[in-house]
Amino acid sequence: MGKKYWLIKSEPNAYSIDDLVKDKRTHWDGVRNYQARNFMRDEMKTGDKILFYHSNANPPAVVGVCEVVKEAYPDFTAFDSKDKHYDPKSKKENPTWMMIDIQIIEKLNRPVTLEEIKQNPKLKNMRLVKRGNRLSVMPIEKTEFNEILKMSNR
DNA sequence: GCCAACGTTGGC
DNA sequence: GCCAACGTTGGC
Repeated sequence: MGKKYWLIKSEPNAYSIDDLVKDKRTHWDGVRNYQARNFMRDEMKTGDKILFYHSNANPPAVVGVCEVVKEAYPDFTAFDSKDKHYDPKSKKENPTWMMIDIQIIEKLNRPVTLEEIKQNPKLKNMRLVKRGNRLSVMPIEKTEFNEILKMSNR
């Protein structure tokens, strides 16, 4: 039951690390990609560590660390016709989409930019730097997690 | 704002 | 089941 490590993306316009610092804890709703859903539903466990990444940002960067505090349960925003992430195909009896709860651990002293990550040979296998990757929830290695934390303290 | 990469949809 | 059309993501 080894702890797993993850990276999740968020557009800071929609929900930033500062929002998470303010809220302390939030539900990670709105994921509408099956692969990302499967990671949340099947593999993300309480206590797993997560890098929080700002996408569509200037610059795009890892900006914080958080952890899973509640394992997968139905994403209720899919049931709400007024919600941006409404999905009429997801039924309450058999929900298509799931979410988890996360809690802040820390905002990084210094963001670790995508550019720096690309330049670090130790991080060349991360999905984040692979061509065309658009997954908003992805697994990472413990060594990669630790390396990025190290970079933020440089 | 552009556009490549990718996922989803729907006609056939 | 194929695949063109379309929508979205996300770096630049």
